[in-house]
Amino acid sequence: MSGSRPTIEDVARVAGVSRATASRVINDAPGASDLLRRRVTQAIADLGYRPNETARALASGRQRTVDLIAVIDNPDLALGAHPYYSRVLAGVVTALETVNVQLRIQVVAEEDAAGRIDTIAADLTVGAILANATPDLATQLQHRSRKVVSLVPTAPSVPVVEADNAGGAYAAVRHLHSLGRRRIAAIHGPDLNTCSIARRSGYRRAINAFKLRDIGTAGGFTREGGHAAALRLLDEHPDIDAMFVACDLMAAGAIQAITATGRRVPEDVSVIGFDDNVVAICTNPPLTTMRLPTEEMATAATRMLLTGTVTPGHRERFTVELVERDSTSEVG
Amino acid sequence: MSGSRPTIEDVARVAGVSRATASRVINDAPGASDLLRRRVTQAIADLGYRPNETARALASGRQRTVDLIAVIDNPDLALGAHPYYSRVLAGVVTALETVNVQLRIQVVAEEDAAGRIDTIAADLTVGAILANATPDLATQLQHRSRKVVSLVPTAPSVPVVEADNAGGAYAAVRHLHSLGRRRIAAIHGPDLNTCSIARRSGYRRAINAFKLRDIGTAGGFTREGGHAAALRLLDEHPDIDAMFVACDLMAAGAIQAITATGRRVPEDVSVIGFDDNVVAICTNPPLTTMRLPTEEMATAATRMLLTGTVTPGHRERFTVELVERDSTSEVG
DNA sequence: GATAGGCGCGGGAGCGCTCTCACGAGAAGC
DNA sequence: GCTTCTCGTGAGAGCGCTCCCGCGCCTATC
Repeated sequence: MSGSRPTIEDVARVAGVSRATASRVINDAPGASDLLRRRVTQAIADLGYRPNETARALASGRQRTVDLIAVIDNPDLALGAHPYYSRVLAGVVTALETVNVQLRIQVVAEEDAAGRIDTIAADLTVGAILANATPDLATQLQHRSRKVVSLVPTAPSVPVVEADNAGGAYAAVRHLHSLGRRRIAAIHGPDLNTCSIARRSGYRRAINAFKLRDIGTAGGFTREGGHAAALRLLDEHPDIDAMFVACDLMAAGAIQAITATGRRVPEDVSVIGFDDNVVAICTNPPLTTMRLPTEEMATAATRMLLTGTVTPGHRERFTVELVERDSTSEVG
Repeated sequence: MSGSRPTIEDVARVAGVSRATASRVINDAPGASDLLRRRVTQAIADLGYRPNETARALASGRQRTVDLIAVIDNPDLALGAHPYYSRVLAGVVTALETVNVQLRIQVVAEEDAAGRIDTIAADLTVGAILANATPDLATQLQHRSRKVVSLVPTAPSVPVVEADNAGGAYAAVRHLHSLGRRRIAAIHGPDLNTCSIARRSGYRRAINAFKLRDIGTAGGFTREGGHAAALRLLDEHPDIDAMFVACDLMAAGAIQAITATGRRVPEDVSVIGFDDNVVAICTNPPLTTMRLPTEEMATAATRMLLTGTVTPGHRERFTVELVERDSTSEVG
């Protein structure tokens, strides 16, 4: 009657049934006759009733919420500055579109992660998706009996939906090799980052397979780092004719550096990146890169949580595919 | 005693006080003596107690949650593809870092928005931040007695934290003019987008003030649109010596198009963008652009919600500043 | 026709917390 | 010494829902 939101009690009263029966209908639970089911459905429609999710969560002891936990390990590559997290978010949102589950975001700096475990693990939710988590955080959250899926390999017991970073890096070098490039340098990511490590090992495997020279330096996954790394490489090895760059952001910096030395991309130095995010279409020339299916991975991880099919140690691996644009070409 | 989480009842029992007193201490409410306050604090520490936020929300009728509502009006510029949303997210997270308020994300396609109002407005939260909302959605949410702040102008009654888009566009053209550029074309955004409209009006005002010719076309806020628009402009007006581009993504496409016609950026055609997101540092050459203080705006909007200082019709305007990089230069 | 089994339904006890209200003790005023 | 006021404290009633349990009816079985 009042202006406040109708409750299940109102629905029951209008339908002439008990609260329990109304609840059965609302939750599609068995034990209600078709007749009452129709009456309740009608009452819900008439009143414009929507269940109070908070009360549901309290009474049932489980929340219809998925957590996306983003661990920021480098302030320069935080949320606002890095396209990775928005792709993850997009993927999670896709999986959540059709189900009545809410999305909660928790962003935590790597150094604060340990101290904030309590807060992060506070509520009993459907589960948590870990973007870029450390093994420590991942295992601790898992031990708090939380359903957890990581998007990068952490500890062996933590379920993971990962990309074939090593295979992708190998394929990148193979592509450059197939174009006739023979002096293929690499700009790697941070030494401790698991994705970075896998990409480096894929590069090395390819270098060995094709009997090329291993020329590499680190770029820290930032544009500035990629820029500086490319200048170093060109200075020390002026005859480089291709670069494998472990992420698009660094590749953007590398292209700028290469053209600044008077060389042409792709003719003099071909560049191949890794990620295929928004940056890849914005470089000049547009970047040939290895596409990380980040959205698809995040969607898959979320679905695992929703269907409850996460088991300790579960691994799912997505392939990384070549996307050809204009930063690579055959040697003239 | 059991393995389950301690409740306020446990705290009260251990401290030898009532549940009410324990609650007072937990919520820093007045009406508890220092002695009992210490006893309760100690009990909380001993038990490792953390309040159940769900129960709190149900009992108090308000949730310690802020909603970030992202309306996607163009599938090509969705979450994963556009750096805007991640900057907003970063800004909101900053404001939420020090307070115990959770962040919930709701992403909704523009065409679904009307039908999903119920879901969006479902719970009584601290408030909602609207990224890119339509006037309809904004007013409807506001009428449901929700605290709402928009990041773009919507309806007059809806509080807004906006950027001085018109002023920024004016300043961009003024900068090009001060570099000696006199044939300054524009690539505008979508006709219906409020930001886009403001930027276009700022451009026109400047064009009139400096007695230049108004040459403009639409680019739809996408890289592809910017690319195509630049080609059209150069084809119809080959003597253009500068471009004001209403967003960085389009500017990236424009730079690619300009160099593809054999012209040099910035010497032959200077380009100035708008936004200053990650794309701006990745173009080649790096993009001179008008910095939209998106993070700061989102932080301010969130703080308004947290402090409860949102009043209908409230407007806050942030200035847009020039960031000089290498895509603009004086006429040779 | 008596007993057993199945099933639709409602009663009622909680989930963990907040918040109002009443109570009692001590301080202050006459 | 009485009333009045203040203030710390606890009892208890919810918030809106879920879910267990038990009742009563109907059908099946001998």
